[in-house]
Amino acid sequence: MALKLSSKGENALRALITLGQHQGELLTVKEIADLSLVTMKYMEQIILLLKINGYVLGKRGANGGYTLHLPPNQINIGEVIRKLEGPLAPMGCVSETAYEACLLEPNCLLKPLWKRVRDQIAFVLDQTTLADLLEQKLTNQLVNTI
Amino acid sequence: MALKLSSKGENALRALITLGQHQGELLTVKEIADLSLVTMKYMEQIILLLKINGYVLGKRGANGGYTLHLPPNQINIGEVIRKLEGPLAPMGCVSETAYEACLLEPNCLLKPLWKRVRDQIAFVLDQTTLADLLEQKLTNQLVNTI
DNA sequence: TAATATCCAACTTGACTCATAGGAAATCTA
DNA sequence: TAGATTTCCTATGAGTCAAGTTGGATATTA
Repeated sequence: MALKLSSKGENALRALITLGQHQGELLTVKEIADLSLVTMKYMEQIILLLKINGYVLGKRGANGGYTLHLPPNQINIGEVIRKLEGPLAPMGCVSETAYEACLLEPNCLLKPLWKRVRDQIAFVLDQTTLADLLEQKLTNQLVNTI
Repeated sequence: MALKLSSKGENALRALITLGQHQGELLTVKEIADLSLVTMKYMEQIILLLKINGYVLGKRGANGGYTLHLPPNQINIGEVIRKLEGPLAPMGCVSETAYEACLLEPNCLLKPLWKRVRDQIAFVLDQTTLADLLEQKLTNQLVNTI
């Protein structure tokens, strides 16, 4: 896949969705992992990243678990992916959050293309919150085509 | 980078651009490689892929080289990337050209999001031809935001 | 026939994803 | 207080893949 998203980002979003579907409850890593069909230990690592980045709260000990640290409408999907996987841009030269210079940039005929791709990806992901996913707001929404 | 494009795809497009800027001429791999700042041998592999996929023609021997096999307005960027790097979708479950089933698909709240991302990427790339890049049609075009 | 350049295949290297593993620290219940 | 539970933290390994290297065969030209 040319522009594949890794399983880390995908499973992080799955974990957030699961927690969002059980607000007010504490869910164990095992429960979250089972719903995403990944091992507990792997999901644990991912959830720890979510914790470090302020998206979830952990409670230790028996009857412990995880819960969302923010309301779903304040969890931005683009931001989550950037925090876990880095910039959304397909190339460093068009990244807004992690620009990288390129020797070919001055006369580059590709840059405008990558810029458009970046803008479209960022638009979709930055516009979406966890609440939108939980409410299935996107399902029947028309995709725009200029 | 979460959705990075590989250097293979990028350099393939650079090669096509260079050939498009010198239509009617035969350019050697060395000439093309130098303009993209990659080694000749690496660019050679990439150009061979372009040849296998019908985008360029090679002429062997002294004074040989490569030339475009199609007019630039018939070279679709989305198709080039798919041929060299695979489907444009960020996940197999939303690929139009290489769908992959997923056990979580039935109730998946992420799929509509990936679908939108795929559609936006595909729209930009499938709409663009090599001629558009050469004519710099994208440079000042407004990016749409629903 | 010598030089040039494509054509083709095999291999190496390094980075990164996807885990696996082990154990420390905190918390709850009996 | 003991034991079970669960988060927390770090290290390590396997596998994959992009990126680049290398060597040489084949065709063409002068």
